[in-house]
Amino acid sequence: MPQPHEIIFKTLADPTRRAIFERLCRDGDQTVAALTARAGVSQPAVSKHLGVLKQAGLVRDRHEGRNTHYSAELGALAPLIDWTNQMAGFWQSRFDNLEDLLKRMDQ
Amino acid sequence: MPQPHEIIFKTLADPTRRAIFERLCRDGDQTVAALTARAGVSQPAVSKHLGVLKQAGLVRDRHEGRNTHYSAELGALAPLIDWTNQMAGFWQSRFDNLEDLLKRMDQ
DNA sequence: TTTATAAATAGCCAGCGAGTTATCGATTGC
DNA sequence: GCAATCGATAACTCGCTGGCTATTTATAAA
Repeated sequence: MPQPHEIIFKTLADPTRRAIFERLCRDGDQTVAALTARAGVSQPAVSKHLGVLKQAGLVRDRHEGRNTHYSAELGALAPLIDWTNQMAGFWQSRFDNLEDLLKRMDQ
Repeated sequence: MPQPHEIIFKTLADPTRRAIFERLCRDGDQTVAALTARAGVSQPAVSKHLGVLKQAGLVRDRHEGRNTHYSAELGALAPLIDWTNQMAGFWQSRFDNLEDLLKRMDQ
């Protein structure tokens, strides 16, 4: 399996798809029809996006009669947060090393 | 101008480009040649990626003789962090609303 | 001054992916 | 049972982008 943040970046890179995810975060549970109404693209396009989001673990679906409700899986953002922290960590440790070096040169 | 996180998601979605950025975060200042040596793609490809990263504000370049050094601009990740926090915030406030509702129903 | 090297640009190509319309499967209401 | 609606799938088009090679520009070295 690829690194988890890989798929997350790719999935959220598309504006339409990210907008759908944002809407689910803001407003919670939504049917495909409700999402389509505001997406600015056709229903099949929305379904495809939801499929990609689901594949990435970013959303869950729940069937209720002939309606399908989708909701955001917020925990799935963790790898993104981890990656960002890791980058910041690299930065910080290089800074620390520089500090150490200067300290050693100073003494 | 587009939302800042828009361009960041798009820029970091490509694995090769993200790898270059990661390397700059890990190891700091690098010449194009050094980056090319590990990128697995041609020098022009690396230059193009660096151009995109620079456009996104994620890297800086510094000319030194006939070498060009690039370095990561870590602060540029802020919009990404903000966006993530915002999503988490939406989630939380919906949860709070639900709690309020339950509390009101309870009394 | 001529040659060699670093990096950017130009120009091209192939593959991917996001969009469309049309259709199908499933569920509900008449 | 039949018509209607919801959502997913199929099949296709098209633009974008990431890759390449070749070339250009700039600096350093010989």
